[in-house]
Amino acid sequence: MSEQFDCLRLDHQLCFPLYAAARKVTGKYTPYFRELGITYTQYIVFMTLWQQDDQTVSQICEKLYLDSGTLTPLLKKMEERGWLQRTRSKEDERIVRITLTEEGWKMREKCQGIPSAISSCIHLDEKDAADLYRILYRILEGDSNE
Amino acid sequence: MSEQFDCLRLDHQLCFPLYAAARKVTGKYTPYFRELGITYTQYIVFMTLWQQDDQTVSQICEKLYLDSGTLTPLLKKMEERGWLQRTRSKEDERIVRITLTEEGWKMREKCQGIPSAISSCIHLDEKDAADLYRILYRILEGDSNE
DNA sequence: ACCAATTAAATTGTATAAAATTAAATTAAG
DNA sequence: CTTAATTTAATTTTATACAATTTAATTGGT
Repeated sequence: MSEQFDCLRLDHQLCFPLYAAARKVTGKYTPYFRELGITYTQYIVFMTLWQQDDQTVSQICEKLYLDSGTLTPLLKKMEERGWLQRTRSKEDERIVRITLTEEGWKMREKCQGIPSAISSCIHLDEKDAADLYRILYRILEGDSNE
Repeated sequence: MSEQFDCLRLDHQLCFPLYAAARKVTGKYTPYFRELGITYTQYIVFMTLWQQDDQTVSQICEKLYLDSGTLTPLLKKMEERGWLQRTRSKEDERIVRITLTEEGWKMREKCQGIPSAISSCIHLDEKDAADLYRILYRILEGDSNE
C-alpha cells in the first residue's frame, strides 16, 4: 500500500547508516579517551595540531569542518587543561593562534596506540576500508557547484 | 621524522571522514527541515514510526541506535507539537508506547520529496552509493563478538 | 583620513548525544 | 509471599553542533 513512501524508509536511505555508523565508531574511542581525559572532538583538534602546530582558529575550523561556535569553547577548555595556548596575533588582532604546549605534545605518545586498537574492532577488510575512505572523501569534497 | 606517528594523521584514519561526512549529509537536510519545523533526529523518529506505528521507547532507541536520554526529551517535544502520543502501558507501567497522531501521518506527505532532493546533491554514482550502503551496514552490524 | 564592507572570533540560543544515576515496576528465586 | 535482581524510562551532567548575531579589527574605495 505504501509503494509511494518507500523512499521514506530508514533502510532505503544512505543518511541514516552514515549517521549511525559515525556515532558508533566515535563511540568506540570512549574507553581509550576516558583514561586520557579527552573527548573525540579534542582528539581531532590534537591531530590537526600534531600534524601542523601553530594554526589559527579558522584554519582548524576549516580542516575539521566545524565552526567557531563549537571550537571556541573547546579550545578554551583545552587551554585550561594546559594542552595548548591561545594567542591573539599582534599583526591582526582578530586572529587567535593556537599552539601546543609541551603537555600537548606529550599526549601524542599516549594516543599512539589508539588508531590500531579502533581499526581492530571495526572489522573491515582492506578493500572495504579503502572504498569507504575514497567514497567518504568524495562526499566531503563534492561541493564545487552547490 | 614522525614516521612513528603517521597513524595519528587525520587523513590516515577512517573515523574522521566518517564523522565529517555524516555531519555534512545531515546538514543538507536543514533547509528542507526548517520549513517543516523538524530536525534531523525528529525526521528519523518519524521514519521509524511511519514504517511501524505504535512502538515502545526502547524499540525506537534500538532501531535508531540512540538511548532514552536522547529520545525521551525529543519525544516529549514531538508530543507537544501534536505529532505523536506517549502512552504508558497498562500492563507494564515501565513501558511507554509511541503512536502517531493524524498530524504525524500528514508529515509523511510533506517529507516525501526530501530523499530524492538530498541524494541529488550528494553526487555519488550508483556503485559508490551501493558500496557505501553495504559497508556502513557492515560496520553497524559488526558486533557479534565485541 | 573616512566610512562601508569584510573578516575573525566570540557569544547566544536551541537541539542533540552519551554516560551515569535514579526511580518505578516487574520478575524470579527461595 | 518477599526480597533481590532486572528491566524500562526518566533524569542529570557534560560535551558537542550549528545557526544567527555581535564585536572588534582590517581593508578598500573615495
